[in-house]
Amino acid sequence: MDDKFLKPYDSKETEGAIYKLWEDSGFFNPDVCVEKGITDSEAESFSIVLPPPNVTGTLHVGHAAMLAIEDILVRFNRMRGKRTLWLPGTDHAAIATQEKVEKNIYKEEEKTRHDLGREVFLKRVEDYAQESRDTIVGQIKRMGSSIDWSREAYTLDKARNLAVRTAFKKMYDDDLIYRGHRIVNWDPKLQTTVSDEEVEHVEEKTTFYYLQYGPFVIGTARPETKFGDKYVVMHPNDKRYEEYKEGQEIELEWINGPIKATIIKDKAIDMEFGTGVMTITPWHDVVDFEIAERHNLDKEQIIDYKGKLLPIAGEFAGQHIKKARALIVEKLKSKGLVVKTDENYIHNIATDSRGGGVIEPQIMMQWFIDVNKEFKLPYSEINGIASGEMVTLKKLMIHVVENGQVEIIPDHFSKIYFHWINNLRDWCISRQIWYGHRIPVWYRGDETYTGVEAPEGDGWKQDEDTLDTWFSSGLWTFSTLGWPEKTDDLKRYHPTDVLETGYDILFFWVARMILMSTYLTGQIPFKKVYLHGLVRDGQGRKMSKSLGNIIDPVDMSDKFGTDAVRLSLIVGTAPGNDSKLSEDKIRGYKNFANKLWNITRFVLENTEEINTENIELGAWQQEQIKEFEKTLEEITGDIENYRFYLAGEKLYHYAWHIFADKIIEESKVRLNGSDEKDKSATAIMLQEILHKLLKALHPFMPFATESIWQHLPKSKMKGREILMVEKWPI
RNA sequence: GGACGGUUAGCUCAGUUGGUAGAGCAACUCGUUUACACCGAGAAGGUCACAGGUUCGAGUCCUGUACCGUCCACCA
Repeated sequence: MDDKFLKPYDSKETEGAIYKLWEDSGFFNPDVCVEKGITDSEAESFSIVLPPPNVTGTLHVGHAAMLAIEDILVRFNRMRGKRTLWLPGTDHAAIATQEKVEKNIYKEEEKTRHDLGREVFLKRVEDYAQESRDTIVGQIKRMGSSIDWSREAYTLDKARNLAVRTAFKKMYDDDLIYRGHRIVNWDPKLQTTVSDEEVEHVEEKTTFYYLQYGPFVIGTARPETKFGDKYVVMHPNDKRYEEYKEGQEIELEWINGPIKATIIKDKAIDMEFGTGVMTITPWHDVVDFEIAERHNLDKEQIIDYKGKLLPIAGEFAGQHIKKARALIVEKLKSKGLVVKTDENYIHNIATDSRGGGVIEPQIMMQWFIDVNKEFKLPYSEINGIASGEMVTLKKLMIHVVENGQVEIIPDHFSKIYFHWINNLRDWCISRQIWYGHRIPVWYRGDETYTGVEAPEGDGWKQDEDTLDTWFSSGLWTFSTLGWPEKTDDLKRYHPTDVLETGYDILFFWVARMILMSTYLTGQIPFKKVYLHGLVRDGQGRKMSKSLGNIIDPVDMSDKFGTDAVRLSLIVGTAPGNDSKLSEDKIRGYKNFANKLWNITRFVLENTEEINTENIELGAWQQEQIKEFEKTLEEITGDIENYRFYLAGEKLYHYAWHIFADKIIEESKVRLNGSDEKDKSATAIMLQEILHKLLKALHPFMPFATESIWQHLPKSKMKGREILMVEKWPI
């Protein structure tokens, strides 16, 4: 027996060397597995893409959970003989990364991106992204991920940029991308638009004002937007206002003097709310915008892109809306127009979840993806939709989930998904930031050119805007496999088998991937979506810097070993549910790694000297092996059905409380007995169960099992040199 | 306002098609000269949130209620 087993299992000493062993073997790459005869060249493939972590920082424990689940899937399928690809990468996270680098530069040099200029600034962001990428890759390796580094991608590298330009051009030609004046979410702080999904509604207590507006009383929480209000709207069935007719004009005294207001009747008005009458500000409110569109009303901009009032505000022009509100209220009061105030009004304010600015809706010229437009899908492998059939993007997104071609786990998220799509509006994809894929459109005078490559000739100027980061992420399952080229990888590994990601990006990412993939490739992007929950602290609180309760996965790996961290993130964690993590839990699994180590020690010490040639097993030994195989079958089924928490727990229970506590204890008696045949049979049984147990545990705790495997006496080993590519034991 | 979850042992959670309630951790008792104290043996601990219903039988299915959580939403 190797002397190593005389001391407790030391994860720190072994993990680095084990990862190097795997990496050097080349077996993370499925092509190498085929070349070296590990995987059958005709084998079915199994592929997943890594949800690319943002290059804004370092990995957190949520990433560690994701990596653990994906690595289990990958190792399991590899051991089952499938041609298994796990493809890594990182995400440029446009706004988030730019924002972070801008902050750093301002802190260090008090310069803005405009001081540096586009080119210099982008170089700085690239440097930052590269550094962050290196850190992240190191962390992914620390977690034991058996991922194919030879295929690593970046959402903003050359190959992905070609995919983005190709996708844009195609959508543009199909009229699915259009440019137009529409109301968008404008972040005055970051000076860019953001998508509807990025807007976060936060409740805030504020004052609600009831204002005299001619014969009416209107309510508002934002008096500073009311300057341009020249339409007064009520429900057509509201009996209280029967005497007022649509289109009727009334003269009234308003903030800056007398104005003429027009009566509008619209069913969007809630008769129960306030007085049942409101004025509208179409330029800065989505509902108002839609009312104005329906009745063909004028729209006027009141607030500029920095949040300051425009000349329409008269004496208040040039003031920031935050400061102006109180002054405007004062003036309204002095004119006797404030009827009543409610100081405890709870108002939903829209903020940008990326940077925290308060969103000011604005009507702007922007690029959009039309989700309702009918078009002809040229090629389809989608069940129930034929090549050449007329569809919409919305229809594609709903269809593939509805018919089960894409299965969401847990199932109830499908309902949330449908609900979201049914309320989906056109996706604003242009951003006024620099870090990202530049929109592949060029202008010259009145001419516009859209293409994969820049147009020939002089005087063309490319659109200044970049694309929403999720546009390129949406292409991730196939852009990483070589699309738009028709590569072998694409043919072999797409659609991917599983997408494993957090439920928090179901809309941002999962839905967008389904949209892009079905449209551009005619294939679903993945067969299953496995959604994991949030990892919270031991008390169920969200981990955050301000609470100081962040558990760093690398720290925990140093302290307890990566296997312990992985198991603690798997067991007790059902898909779609948030889970709790504490150091105590991790410690428990560190003990388990050591238990396994000592189980091995016992088996080696007590079977080495025993003859195991040509021995038939007795009834008891056969029974133990049969029982174990039954358990293994159950566990295999659990993994196949994405119940990793059950599989992990069952293996833990079997190893500790059946194999160690029962079988080994009973074996002690037999090994000390006088029946030589029974001794040999027991030794064989112990070895066999141990070997199978190591294989079955390998996806869950790869380091400890591989480390043990490497120290088993070579003379008695029948299998392969590296446990990672051994065959699954059942 | 709408939708989706959850409520099972002190804590964290399992409980797959309805058939006498399970695991880990913690707490309790006992045990240490050889696999492991990063250990073993043993015992204790639950009206399965509540109220109805279906059934021979309900933690599991149906209806309603309460509380907790999450997401979505254009109530000025």
